[in-house]
Amino acid sequence: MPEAPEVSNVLAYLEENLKGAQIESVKVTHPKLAANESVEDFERKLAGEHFRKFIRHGKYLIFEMDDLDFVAHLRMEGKFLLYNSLEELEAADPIQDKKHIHAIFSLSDGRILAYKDTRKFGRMYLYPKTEDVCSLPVFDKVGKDALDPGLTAKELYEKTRKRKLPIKSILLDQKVIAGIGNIYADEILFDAGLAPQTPASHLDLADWQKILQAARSILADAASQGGTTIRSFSYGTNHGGSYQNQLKVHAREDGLCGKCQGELVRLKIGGRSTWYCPACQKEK
DNA sequence: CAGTTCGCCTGGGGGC
DNA sequence: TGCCCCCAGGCGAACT
Repeated sequence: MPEAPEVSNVLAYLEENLKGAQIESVKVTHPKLAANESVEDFERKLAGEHFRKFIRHGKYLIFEMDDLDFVAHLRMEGKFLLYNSLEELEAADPIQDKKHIHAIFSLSDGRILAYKDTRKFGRMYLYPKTEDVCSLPVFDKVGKDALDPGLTAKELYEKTRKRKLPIKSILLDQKVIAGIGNIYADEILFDAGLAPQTPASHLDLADWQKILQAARSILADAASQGGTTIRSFSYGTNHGGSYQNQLKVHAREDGLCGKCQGELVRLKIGGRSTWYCPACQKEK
């Protein structure tokens, strides 16, 4: 469930280790992974390409190659794993995990970049290289990134003033604001002091200013702490974040608000598990 | 157009 | 021990 902070960390790890590396060959074993073309074309197009630039947009990773924009979305459990050799990959992974590796990128220097995804939800897209990656078709339904300095509270307010869905659902709508998932949506609303079930249309400009400010500070904090590691999120080999220790409401085991120690409420909003503190968060 | 439901996937956990 | 069922969840497609 990598959200913007986790994607940032994955990208930083890959940039550190892959920048300038060349792909020699690709083998994809889960056809749906190549989302906008055949496996054959996907494998063929990437062969010989170098990793040049690493960009995040929302929860998407964008690798600018020589002639291609290579876009990946990890969805729930996608992971990029880097090995020094094929032998190391064979040795490192328990047999039961091997079946979850759906793509192997063999690099010209002998290293192996493996893509592992237990639930097979992740997707990868290839496009001819373009000036503005945000204009790629895959981003048609993705709005401005939460950390885009050009995003304003005013435009969020105007865009959502007639939306009746709970604000929690609106924060998960990537077309409205990109990069926020279930964990940070709860934390952002806690920080903004707003109850998650509040209809978006009940919010005023000041509420959106609080939300945007909260989003920026929480996402940046979380990213600087390596992201949140709950359940299986990790990247690289031994990496994991520590922001799970800072969570004020989301999935807290003690069931108590991280600020006032009051009882948290758990409910479903738009089918998603949601936690909030009725003492700290107001319904409007 | 806004909102709802379903399907995609699999491992893990609870009930029996 | 083993089987069944539910759950987690981002997102797109197909509805109302």
